[in-house]
Amino acid sequence: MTPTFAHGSLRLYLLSLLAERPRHGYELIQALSERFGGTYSPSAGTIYPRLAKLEEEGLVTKTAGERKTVYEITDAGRAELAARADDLRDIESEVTDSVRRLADEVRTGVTEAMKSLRADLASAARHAAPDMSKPHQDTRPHGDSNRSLREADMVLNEFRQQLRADLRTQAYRAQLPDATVPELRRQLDEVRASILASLRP
Amino acid sequence: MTPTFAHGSLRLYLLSLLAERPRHGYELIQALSERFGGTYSPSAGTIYPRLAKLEEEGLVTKTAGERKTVYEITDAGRAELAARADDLRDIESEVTDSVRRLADEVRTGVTEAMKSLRADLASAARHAAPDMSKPHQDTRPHGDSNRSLREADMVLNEFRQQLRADLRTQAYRAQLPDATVPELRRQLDEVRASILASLRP
DNA sequence: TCACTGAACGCGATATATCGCGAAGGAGAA
DNA sequence: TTCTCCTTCGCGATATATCGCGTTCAGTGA
Repeated sequence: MTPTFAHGSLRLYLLSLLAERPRHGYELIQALSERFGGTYSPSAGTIYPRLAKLEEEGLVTKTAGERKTVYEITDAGRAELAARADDLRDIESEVTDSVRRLADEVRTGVTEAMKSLRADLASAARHAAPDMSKPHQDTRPHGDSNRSLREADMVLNEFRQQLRADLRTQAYRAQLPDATVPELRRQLDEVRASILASLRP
Repeated sequence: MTPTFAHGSLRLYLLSLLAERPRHGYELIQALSERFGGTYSPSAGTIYPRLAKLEEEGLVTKTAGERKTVYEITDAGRAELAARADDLRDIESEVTDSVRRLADEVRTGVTEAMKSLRADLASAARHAAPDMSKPHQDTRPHGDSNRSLREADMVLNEFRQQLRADLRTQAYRAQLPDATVPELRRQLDEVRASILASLRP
């Protein structure tokens, strides 16, 4: 798997986050996840070794509390940050670029999904109910299960259409990684297992 | 969310796992996940407080190592296990039942998906290629992107068909929980974000 | 100059522990 | 008996830290 951060980039980015204000490890994980719009969440195994290294280098200080360990940037750390301001600028623009690209694709996908959803609804209306002004009274007492099923169908369709569009957009620009399809399969298997598990009586 | 284990069931089940052999916390998490066929993975926040409580009650002993903390059942623990053997039997049969039900649904889903997949393929063959014996030589050099896209489409369709079938099966037996559709939406959003993120250049 | 190599790096998996919320259960009052 | 309050419980979120795999990079020796 291609790492999100190139060699040494995370180190610098963490330093820049600590330059804003002192933070503890978990806070840094959340800050990073936030800046990536939730699409990248560095694991603890990424953050804590890097923080330990930065402390070893004297660029941050560690103040261990009862439950939280606060990391603070030192003057040496600020000097390092100033010396490599150009690198940091590159990293930051890469981050914002990737987030913007993602946002673009999401927006496109949503628009297309809206179109297909409207088309679906129109089609359903044509097939099912000649007159929508008077809601159809169902005689069988089966609660709202049908509504849930219809909603689930819509969600599934929406997702399928969106991801199809996403993948086609991506494939137009560059070759799809070999890992994408197996990964997609794996994740969908998980979702299915999870939903099924939540239905267990 | 309905808990997987009822009040006090996890406590007894942990004790029964420790009766087999001493284990450390993470090992118990993995053991539980394994017995549930991967559909339920108790979080650390579930296991460790329970183990601490069991130790407090004197039913297990804790031996802290450098990186692992081994828990061992005591005689009092074995006595408790013997005293509540009936409860344990109930819990165990519930677990195996739920796993079997899940396996049934998965099997059914897979069968149905295979059917629809074969139908899709047959349909595609009818529409696209009158002669499949000689593979079609594409003149444009676009690598295998089309293959990946087709595979992704299949995976998506398969998933959609399976889950539709699952939900209909469930809705036939009982009302779908209100949380199912929002939860499905949430999980699919996550999958999409994750796949998109993996495509980021 | 370039191939080799060991150190550094990113990161998921492993490992432990607490906090706080919402639900379930039990004890005691009304 | 039933209602109420307090405790316990399951569990996701919060919090920290190490290990090992695969990759990258910088130094060095041919």
